[in-house]
Amino acid sequence: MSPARPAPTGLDVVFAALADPTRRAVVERLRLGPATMTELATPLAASLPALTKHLAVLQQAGLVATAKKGRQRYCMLTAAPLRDAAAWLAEYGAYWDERLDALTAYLKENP
Amino acid sequence: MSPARPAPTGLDVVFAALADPTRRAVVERLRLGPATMTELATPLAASLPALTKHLAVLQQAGLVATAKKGRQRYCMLTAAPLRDAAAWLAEYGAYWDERLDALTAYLKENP
DNA sequence: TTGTCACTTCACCACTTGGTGAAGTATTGT
DNA sequence: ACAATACTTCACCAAGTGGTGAAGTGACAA
Repeated sequence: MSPARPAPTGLDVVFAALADPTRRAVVERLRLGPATMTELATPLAASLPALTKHLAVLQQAGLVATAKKGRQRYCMLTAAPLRDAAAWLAEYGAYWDERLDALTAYLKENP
Repeated sequence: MSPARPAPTGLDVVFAALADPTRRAVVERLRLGPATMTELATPLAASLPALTKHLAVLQQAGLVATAKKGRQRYCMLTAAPLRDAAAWLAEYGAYWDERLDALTAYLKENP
């Protein structure tokens, strides 16, 4: 039998989606407002088939929503899952701050 | 010639490292303090060869540092790259907050 | 109606990932 | 000296990823 990995959680797909530079570029572009597929593809020098796949990944992760208008497809940010990811990371920001504080305190006493 | 993808950046490898639940579990465990490989592997029900690979990914991403002591290998968090990732996400947190504010303001005026 | 435009889908490819079992390497305890 | 411990490395595998070119689909324009 195959090793039966656990089903991917929300954080899994969100982080995986953000691991690709093209997809992060799409998200960054989408922060300026909605865009069609070609509007996204052109400045990234990405082919339309490639972008279609990336969009599917982002949509699967819940990071973008799309709406067909005529023969164009408008994509827009739905940043909610980013907040989950940010929340996960925020805990480690706090951890790191503690460590930094401990280090500076140590250096203060041991110059 | 192969399509020549761009070399992975810091954010690439950090997000990719965090996309795996086993690796996130390692990071979470490491928040409680340093641990050896077997101490990490046992509660995760992961084999040592598998964990060695995961550790390499985390180390590559700069998330974990290790030190050999005798025949044991102590692993500890070096959360600095998490801050970069958190900073990237924080901008979208702000974006999302703006949108939420805009939505609540809209609902206030159009009840 | 006949193109053209904006995608989407398909079949395929090279490469990577996450896992395995088995063998190898130091280090440590008896 | 010998065996156990704590990994590491190796060869391999199945599945997934990111890309391609070519063909297909539906909306709009001439």
